[in-house]
Amino acid sequence: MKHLRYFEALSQHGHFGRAAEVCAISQPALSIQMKELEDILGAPLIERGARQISLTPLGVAFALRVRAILQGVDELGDLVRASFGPLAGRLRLGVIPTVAPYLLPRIMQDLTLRFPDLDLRPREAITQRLVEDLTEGRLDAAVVALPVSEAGLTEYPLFDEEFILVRPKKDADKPVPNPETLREMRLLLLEEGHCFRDQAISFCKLGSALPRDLMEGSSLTTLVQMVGAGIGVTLIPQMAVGIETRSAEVSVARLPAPRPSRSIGLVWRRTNPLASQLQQMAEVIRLSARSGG
Amino acid sequence: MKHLRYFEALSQHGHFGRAAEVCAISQPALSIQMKELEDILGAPLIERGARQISLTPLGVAFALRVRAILQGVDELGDLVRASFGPLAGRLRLGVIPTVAPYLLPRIMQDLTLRFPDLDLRPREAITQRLVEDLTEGRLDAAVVALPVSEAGLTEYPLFDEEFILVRPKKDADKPVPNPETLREMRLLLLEEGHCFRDQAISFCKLGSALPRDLMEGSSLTTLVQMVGAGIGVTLIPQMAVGIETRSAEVSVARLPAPRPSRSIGLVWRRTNPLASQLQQMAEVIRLSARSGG
DNA sequence: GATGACGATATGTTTTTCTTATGAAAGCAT
DNA sequence: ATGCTTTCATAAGAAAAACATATCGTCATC
Repeated sequence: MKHLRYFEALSQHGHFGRAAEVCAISQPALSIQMKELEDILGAPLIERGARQISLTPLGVAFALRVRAILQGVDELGDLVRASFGPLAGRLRLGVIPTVAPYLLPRIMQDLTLRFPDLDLRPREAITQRLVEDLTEGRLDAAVVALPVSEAGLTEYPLFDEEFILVRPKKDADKPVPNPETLREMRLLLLEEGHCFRDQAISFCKLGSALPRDLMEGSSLTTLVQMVGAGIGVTLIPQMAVGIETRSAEVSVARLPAPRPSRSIGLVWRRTNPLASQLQQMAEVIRLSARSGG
Repeated sequence: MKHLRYFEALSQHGHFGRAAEVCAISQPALSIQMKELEDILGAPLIERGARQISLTPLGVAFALRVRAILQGVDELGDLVRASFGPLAGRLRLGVIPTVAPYLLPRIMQDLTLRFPDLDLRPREAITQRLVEDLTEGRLDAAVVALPVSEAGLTEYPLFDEEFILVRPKKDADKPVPNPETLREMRLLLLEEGHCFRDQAISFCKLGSALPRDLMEGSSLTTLVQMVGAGIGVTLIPQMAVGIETRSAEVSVARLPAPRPSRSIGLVWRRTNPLASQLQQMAEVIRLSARSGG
């Protein structure tokens, strides 16, 4: 059975030495175990190249199933934790970058208060990455924009929030633009991969034809500061307004209906035994978000 | 990891001694492993009664997941077999009783011819039992009447066959009854649990209100012999006609439209890696059935 | 043709797992 | 109650598995 753990590591790293290190065993030990596994099965899983190894077609299919099995085994631990009642122990929580700085401090506090034995391990990454980490068992739950529509993930809505227009302070008295006029302005967006970028694009109906003089920033802070410098305008989520606009020469304005907004939610693996505990956690997060936002 | 195998056996047998025997280890070994498992998890799984043991609520949930995991592990072996190409090795095939005696001899022959390395292990049981054995991994595939509509099972249609009326020889020249008149006759049926019984009942629109003078037999052979003795009439599937009516003083007749029929198919676990091989097997079975029936 | 990276093999040691023997608790019958 | 039986837990030594260190073989690269 250790065979499976080791094989999984090897399939991930494609390198005996590194895989062995991850497994905390020596390279020869891993070599022997893999040989044994192949002997037991009666078929080769690994293509030993001189310079690097790869998996046989069977090995690839095998690795896929092994991953699912090991995930099931890992979840057994969560099952036991769930039986202890209140949420406790390590919980790896992913948060998208356009939510993390505004929400995390609050929920860290509230969750620690509500679940004293909880050891929260937050991680910030874009949705795509979070979903991947979730499905492969490197995360227990994640705060993302809904829907993610990933098979195997349960979505739990937390709250909706509007997108707010941020423009240079001097424009404060100008009329609020509608999506069409917004499209003509120099719109600052997050770089690719951020779901918030895609939502902003979709609101402005820019489609794939992005204007040439669009600029990209790697964080909302960057965007707002650039707006303050008069470079263009941008959209930020309601939740970010308080923090981001305090330190910049900008003015904010609600957009006319149909007001753009996004839905933030908590997601987790459907099979996670901690599901009911995660729902409790979601309720706490919802209250946190409401009270401050 | 052996922990899981042992725990599974224990959860099935509810008895250390017997479970240990199944696992081919001594009772103390099992005791120690279970203790270890509980220590690792940090929670009790087993309720040690003086006279008998039972599982804690956590233990029950745990056993459920463990079963799924072990099934996944077992399927790894099938995955390797599938990679060898043609169907080979042990294959546990379930067949319902109203099909087995007529179809099995033929398909055993044809399959052995077509897949020389196949070690076919047929088993006869009612649908309910076959489905249970399938989902729990004690069978690889089963021939049953469709649909079974069980989540997790793939259904593959083989052929349809009509139900044929069997009545005493002296009735041969009487008009063929329709479902309504059939309902008034003494209808011999299989005992409860056989899907063929339910299909016959449904055809005659008997509902749950079974006539009092209905008789039950445990096999089609019994039913036909009883018909031969003038006790009543019965329905049998087309495929059984040749064999069953040769040795009885009965006459057979096709029923008027809407002709009753059933659909026979092969089913297997959706996750079974041998799926494509099983499809090949299904095609062979289909030909077998056609050539003789 | 020397070098370096990488995996396989060899051998002895440590760790784990197992068996046999024995003990303790609880139902059951006399 | 007292002895008997069933059933699981514990103890100690034996067998098996897994491991680390040292070493070798192979192949790409320079």
